[in-house]
Amino acid sequence: MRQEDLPEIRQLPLFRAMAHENFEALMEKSYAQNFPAGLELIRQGDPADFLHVVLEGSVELFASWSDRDCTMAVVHPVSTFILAACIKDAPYLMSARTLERSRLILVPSGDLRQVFRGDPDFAVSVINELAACYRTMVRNAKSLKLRNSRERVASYLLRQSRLAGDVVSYILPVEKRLLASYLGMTPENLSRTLRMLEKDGVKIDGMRVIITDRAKLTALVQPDLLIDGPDPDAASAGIGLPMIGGIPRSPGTRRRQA
Amino acid sequence: MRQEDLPEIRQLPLFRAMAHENFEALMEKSYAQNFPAGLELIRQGDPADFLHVVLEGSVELFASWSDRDCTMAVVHPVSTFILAACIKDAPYLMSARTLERSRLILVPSGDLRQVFRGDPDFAVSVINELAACYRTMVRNAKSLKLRNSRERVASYLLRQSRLAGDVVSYILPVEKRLLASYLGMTPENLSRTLRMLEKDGVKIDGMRVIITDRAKLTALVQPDLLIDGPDPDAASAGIGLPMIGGIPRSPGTRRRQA
DNA sequence: TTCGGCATTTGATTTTTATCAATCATATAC
DNA sequence: GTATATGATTGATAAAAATCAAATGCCGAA
Repeated sequence: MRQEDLPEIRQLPLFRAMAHENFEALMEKSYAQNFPAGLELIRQGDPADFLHVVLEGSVELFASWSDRDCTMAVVHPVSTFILAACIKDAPYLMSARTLERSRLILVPSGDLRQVFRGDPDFAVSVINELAACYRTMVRNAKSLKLRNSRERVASYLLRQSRLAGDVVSYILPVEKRLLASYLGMTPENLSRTLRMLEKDGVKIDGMRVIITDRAKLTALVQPDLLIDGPDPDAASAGIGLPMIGGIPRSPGTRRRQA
Repeated sequence: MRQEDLPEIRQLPLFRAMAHENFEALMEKSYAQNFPAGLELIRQGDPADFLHVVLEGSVELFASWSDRDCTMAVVHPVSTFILAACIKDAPYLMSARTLERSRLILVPSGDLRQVFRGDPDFAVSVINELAACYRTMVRNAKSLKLRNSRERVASYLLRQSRLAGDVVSYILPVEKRLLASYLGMTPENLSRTLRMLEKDGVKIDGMRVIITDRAKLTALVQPDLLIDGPDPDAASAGIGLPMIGGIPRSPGTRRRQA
């Protein structure tokens, strides 16, 4: 564990409020490690031995079933992931792999559980972090169930622009096949959808996104605070692919009843 | 607030561990109320003023966007819902309506937040509840993204059988159009899918489900602990429609890479 | 620089799923 | 009991999205 890592971890919402000595003790038990790109850090189903903190690089959370898998989120620095499994001392529900060379902190989940039982301020931080994660997940599920793929893509593009500070142009933070999986569609479908959206106010050139007509795109997307955020507080930022600097209904939805 | 309601609330995982006087104080501020069927209890976007506890009846959590809406979960007694919004003092992400005549407890979220700040045992309970809710949501998202509609239906039918004690036959706990929306499909599609599944070991007669060939159905479903549960601990039971007593890939999945 | 691998794109096609319309069933109100 | 509303089913069609196959473009290694 490098001493210069500590302040960065300490300022995380999750660790910011806890007692000094508890933070020290927890970090004492933890260790930092560098991993190469493409390494599987966690396999779903394994016991949750460590809370992970991304200091540098990025990590993909993905899920597998039968012979398929899909991207659930991408975690950027500085954020934690798989807190819930650690809290419950239950098997991980998702796997994790590095997308690039990454530096992580591993906090033993047993120590974590022990500390929040004795540190009310830390307990409150854990509560806030979990609530934020939960709400992120709900937003995600809403987007999947209420929007079709074109709407998900368009809202994603607009949201990224906002997160980067309402910029007109930005670079996609992840490769497209991963984005496709995150958005619940195939790479081919994403590619075609991006092409189709050029008439709706956004142009894609390789990894670069250019908002050519924000008003038009916004009208199409109908961004919704309760899906696209931002949440008034932004505890669990860093999760869900953020960080860059007359349409058919989607499956399982029904017309609103009066 | 009826005195006879208190023990039932007290035994909930969320309230079980807290200090006696805190429980008393919290209940003092809360009130019970009966609602008719079909009443909208909560509208998404509203400030989270109350934690809700279902004592009798059932409540649908649903989400709306544009002119569509979809069922996110159904809550049965005795369970709480929308804890996360109350914790964060943020707008509800979901709406709620009674499905039948229901009796609820409303706990003011301000008092709730105040209490868990001063009661470590309660804080731990909140942490566990939120972690359980989060994991339920992750399972949900995994099912939506990794499975196609036939697989979602089949796994749902099998899971309900398990929850009822591995029974061969049971009654669907909700009407089919709601189930369809919960599973992310149209009622027509659900109807057809149920019919198709008759060759795979399950027969549907009205609201009654009969497992005719459990082995066959199980082989089709490939039930997965990390999607279908059960979670080792069952804190947030009652949510997600439980309580009853060579197939194409689904959207956005990709073949597993080696 | 060339090569090889991989992501992306494009096209053709199939499968899945939604939509629309109509009928049937069931339950409730009168 | 009959009428009516609502949910469920069925059939025909259309749209969305996946699949398969091939071409293109890009990047890093040799």
